[in-house]
Amino acid sequence: MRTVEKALKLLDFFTDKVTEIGLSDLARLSGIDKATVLRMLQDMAESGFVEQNPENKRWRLGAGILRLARLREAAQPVTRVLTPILERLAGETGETAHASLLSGRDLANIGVVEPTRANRVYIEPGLALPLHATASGLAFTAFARPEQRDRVLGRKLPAITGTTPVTRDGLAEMLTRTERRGFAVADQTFEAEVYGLAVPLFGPDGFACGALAVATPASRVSEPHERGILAALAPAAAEATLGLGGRVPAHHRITY
Amino acid sequence: MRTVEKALKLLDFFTDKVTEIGLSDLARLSGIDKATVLRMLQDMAESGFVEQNPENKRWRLGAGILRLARLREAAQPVTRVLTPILERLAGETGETAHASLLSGRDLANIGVVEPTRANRVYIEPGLALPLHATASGLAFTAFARPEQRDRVLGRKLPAITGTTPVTRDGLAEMLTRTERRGFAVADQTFEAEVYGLAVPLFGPDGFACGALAVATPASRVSEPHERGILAALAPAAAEATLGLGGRVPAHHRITY
DNA sequence: CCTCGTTGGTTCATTATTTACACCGACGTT
DNA sequence: AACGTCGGTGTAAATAATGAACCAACGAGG
Repeated sequence: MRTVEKALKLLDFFTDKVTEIGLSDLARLSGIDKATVLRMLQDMAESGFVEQNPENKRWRLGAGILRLARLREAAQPVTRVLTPILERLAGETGETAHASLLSGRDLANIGVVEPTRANRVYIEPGLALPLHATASGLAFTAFARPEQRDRVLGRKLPAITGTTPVTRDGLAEMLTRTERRGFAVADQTFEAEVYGLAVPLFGPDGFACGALAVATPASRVSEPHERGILAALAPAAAEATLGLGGRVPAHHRITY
Repeated sequence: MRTVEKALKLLDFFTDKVTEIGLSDLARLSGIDKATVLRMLQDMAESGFVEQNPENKRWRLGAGILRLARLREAAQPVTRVLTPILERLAGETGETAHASLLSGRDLANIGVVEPTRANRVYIEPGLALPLHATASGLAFTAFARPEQRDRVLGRKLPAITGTTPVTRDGLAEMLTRTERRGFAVADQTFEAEVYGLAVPLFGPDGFACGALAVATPASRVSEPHERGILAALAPAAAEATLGLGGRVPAHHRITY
């Protein structure tokens, strides 16, 4: 395995719950030798990707990440563009709205806005969304560059819930349906009780670069509710694509 | 050299001006072989740290950084805490206010707010501030853990402008003065025409973890102006330290 | 007070990974 | 048509990563 890749994978063990990890724990979690993990952490600390809590010696994500994020945001202000759109979307639909962009082999959740109602879907900040098991992933993949789509179809498709597509054909079928109607549906394919609707965000080349999605408790799903969500989602995605400097391809139509 | 470190150093060639870099350029800039750079970039792309523009094959910072930044922000909401403080500070002083945290061997600029007046200091988003050559760096180092301070004193001190401290003794002298009066001054030590005033931000252990600073055009410096800036800076830093979950040590006093 | 099981961290010989050179086809200019 | 660039590939050589054993320090339990 490549060392750089392994080192960066260590960062994936930090979640919104687990914000600090000790050396031994991280070695156990990753299956890599303690000495190796330590050296990787020290290397990454040099660049500010991680830092060590001097009190308990445990490691956490570093401030250098914020620096790079600001740099990227200065080059391409996605958060600034997407946040107001997500807020309106959450307000109009009364459901949790989130946006994600391709990041490595998954979609990276880069913005969430929750509605005010009590019964709502919670989505971890910074969650990685698998391409085959989420509405966002399907919406993205169906409209991504052909190479990307083929790559996803060629992967192992782990079952996350009972309804996650696990065969190549099953996924292909879902993708063509998504392509036809212009949006994606995920009925508890990633998390039980959660129903997702998503539409692609397009890059300058007319291929998908991410997705805009609304997640609702499965118990609240109904045709009128779904229609209402799509009615809000469609213009929001068009605006977001435009704001990101992308271009919606001519053939893209959202039809329920 | 460690591979991981070299790979991550590649990211430092991206600035707010240079947002995309081609393979050959990056190899030249870093002095690393083209083939090696390519493999490192591909490894980092796997985790979403960089991504390749499919149109021109050039590389840029990836969306995975935003994901990690959100994760860190969820664990410790520094940006949310600091932004309103910076805004007030910029408003009160009429000068550019910025905050930075330790990231690897430098301070990482993680927030800037500019005043409305025309003649103001511009600070690049995501800039890395050298510890020995900026007001923020001095304020941080003077109140950092002793090991940290010694490490900085033991470094090579590159001259960035004519007034940058370059000898161990010169820097030590500046640090003791900073420690005595509670704030740091940098008269064009990093950039010509820019005068900086900075105070430390403290972590939970009572040692500095970053700095809060105001930068003003050198032409506008005067004693009353400086006193005014410090009068705004002191309470702002106290509030910021508190907001970040830190603790101001008892002995810290700001005395002009 | 001692043992036991942790922890974070260090060492060093072995080896597997990274490295750099030469090379490739494609594109743009001259 | 020749040249210079580009991004990317394959190879053999060598460097850098690896992991087992080992430390000292700490805390819990008896």
